[in-house]
Amino acid sequence: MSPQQYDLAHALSRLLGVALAAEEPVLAAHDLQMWDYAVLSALEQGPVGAQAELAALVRRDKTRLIPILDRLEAAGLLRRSVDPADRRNRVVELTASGRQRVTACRADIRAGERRLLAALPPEDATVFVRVLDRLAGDLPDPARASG
Amino acid sequence: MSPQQYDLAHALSRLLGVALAAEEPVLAAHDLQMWDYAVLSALEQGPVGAQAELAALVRRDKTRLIPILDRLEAAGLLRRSVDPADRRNRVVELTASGRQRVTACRADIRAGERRLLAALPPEDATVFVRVLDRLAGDLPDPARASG
DNA sequence: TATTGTTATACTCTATAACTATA
DNA sequence: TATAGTTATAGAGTATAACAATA
Repeated sequence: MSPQQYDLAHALSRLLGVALAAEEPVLAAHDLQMWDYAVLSALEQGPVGAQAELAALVRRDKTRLIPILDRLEAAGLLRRSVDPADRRNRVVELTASGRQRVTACRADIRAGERRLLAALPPEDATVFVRVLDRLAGDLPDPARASG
Repeated sequence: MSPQQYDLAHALSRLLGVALAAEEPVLAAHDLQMWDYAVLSALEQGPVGAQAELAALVRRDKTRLIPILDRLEAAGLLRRSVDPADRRNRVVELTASGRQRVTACRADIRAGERRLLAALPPEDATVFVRVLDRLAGDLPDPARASG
C-alpha cells in the first residue's frame, strides 16, 4: 500500500465493481440491462446507418449485438429499417419511447454518480473526472464526428 | 460528453481496458497470468493460514483458486503445507523464487503505470491516484491487519 | 454435524465460423 | 466476389453442487 500508485489495474477494477454495482439497481428500475443502456445511449445523437457501425460504437461484436437489438426492438425502444440505398444495411434509431427511457435512466445514473463523488472534496472530484476522461480516451465519438 | 461526469462506469471500464492491456505483456514477460500476480502479491506480506482465506484476499472463489495454486506450486513459486494445528487447512506461502518473481514483475508494472501517468500534469496524477485509492476502498488488507 | 480442500456439473459469456440476402 | 445481417457451433470463464478428509 505505497503512497504512490499501488496497482492501477487493481484499484480500477475494484472501483469499476463499485460503480457497476451502483448502476445495476438503477438500470433494473428502468427495466434495462447494462448493454441496453450502452446501445440506447449510442443512438441518442441520431440514427446509425448500419448495425456493424453501431457495434463499433459500443465496442461489441456485431453478432453479440443482435439479441440485444431484438429485445430492444421488441420492447419498442428502437427501430430497425432497411436502408433503401443499400438494402443490406439496417439503419437503427431510437423510438420516442426509447429516447424517453434512456434520458430518464441517465438522469438517475448521474445522480448516483454525484452521490458517489460527493464524498470527495469538490476539487478532487473535478480533477478525478477530468483525468479519468482523458486517460480513458473518451473522445467525442470518433466514428461519427460529424455531429 | 458533458463537462461534468459523463458516465463513470463507462470511462472506468475503458481505462481498465487500457491498464490491463498495458499489464498483459509485462506479466507475460515474467511468465505470469493476471491471477498469478494477484495471488503472489497477496502472499508477499507472509504466509496465509488457509486457501479459503487466500481466496477472500484476492476476492475469488476458493474453487477457482485451486488450478491457479496448482500451477504456481508446480512452477515452484509457492508452497502448500498442511497446518498441524488443523489438518484440514493448507497454509500457503511464497518460495524464494516466488518472492523474487513477484518483486521483479511488480517493478515492471509500476514502471508502466508511471509511464501512463507521466502524460498528466504531476499534481493531477497525484490527485487521481489518491482519489482512486479512496474510492476503491483500498484499505490495508482488513483481513490481516496484524501486519 | 460442520468445515477445508477438491472434483464434477451446469450455465453464461464470448469467439469463430457458416449461411442468406444483397451488392 | 465481397459485405451486412443472422444463425450455429465451440471454447473460456463462472457458479453451484457433490465428495473425501478432518474436526
